[in-house]
Amino acid sequence: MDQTFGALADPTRRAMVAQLLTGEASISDLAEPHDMSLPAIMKHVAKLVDAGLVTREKRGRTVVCSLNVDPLDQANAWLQQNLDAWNRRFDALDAYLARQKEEDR
Amino acid sequence: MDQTFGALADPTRRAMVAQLLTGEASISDLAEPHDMSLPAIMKHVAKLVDAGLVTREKRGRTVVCSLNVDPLDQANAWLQQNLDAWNRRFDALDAYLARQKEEDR
DNA sequence: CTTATACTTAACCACATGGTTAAATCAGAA
DNA sequence: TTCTGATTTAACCATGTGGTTAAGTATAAG
Repeated sequence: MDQTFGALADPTRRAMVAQLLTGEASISDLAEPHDMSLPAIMKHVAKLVDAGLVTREKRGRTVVCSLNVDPLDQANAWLQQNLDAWNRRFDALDAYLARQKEEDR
Repeated sequence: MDQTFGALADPTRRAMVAQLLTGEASISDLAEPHDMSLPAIMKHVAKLVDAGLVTREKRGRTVVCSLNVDPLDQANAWLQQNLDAWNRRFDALDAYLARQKEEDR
């Protein structure tokens, strides 16, 4: 979870995730949209790999990267769970206020 | 977005968010579950504040912190959007494979 | 007025992050 | 084999992160 959220905390890496959403990409494909040196790109990719979001496969002299959405799913689940709890809290508050209003009559 | 995901990339801070989900809490309330010095706690809270996830209000000599879920909502939206795109991609692939199978007859 | 409580600030530390340039490897093409 | 393109490694740099201890400030309570 730490690594997943950490990986998503950078715009370059979020862009890479979005790019990989449309299909596989080589390292240089991933580098192309970003005005940045190759080594810098490599480090970003490495973080995505460490977070389990990306898998690398060496094909000839190029490396093909593809997305694994499982960590995204988990992160999403955490957020959803918390937002749900938040909403339940306010639903309970609303119910309480409605009951109070009823008693005022 | 960077700051939101960055804030969530630490277990201590995620625990704080979860705690604040149940209602307001003072700095020492937030510190209590964690075996950590007050200054360390302060830094975590500061990050949550910077990310817009938490608001602080000084009440007497204590500071009351409360949660703001808007950034969580945005983060959730980003993830959901990406997961949706991913699923559409596979739906399209499934449809294609079904069509192929049809043509094989 | 003094003291205890709640928080803050300052100063420091080791290590991580996000970037660079320059040089090295590795595999396909000529 | 030699050239070329794709990636990698090494070394370096500035800044950020996550923690510490020690000392400071501010406010409620005695």
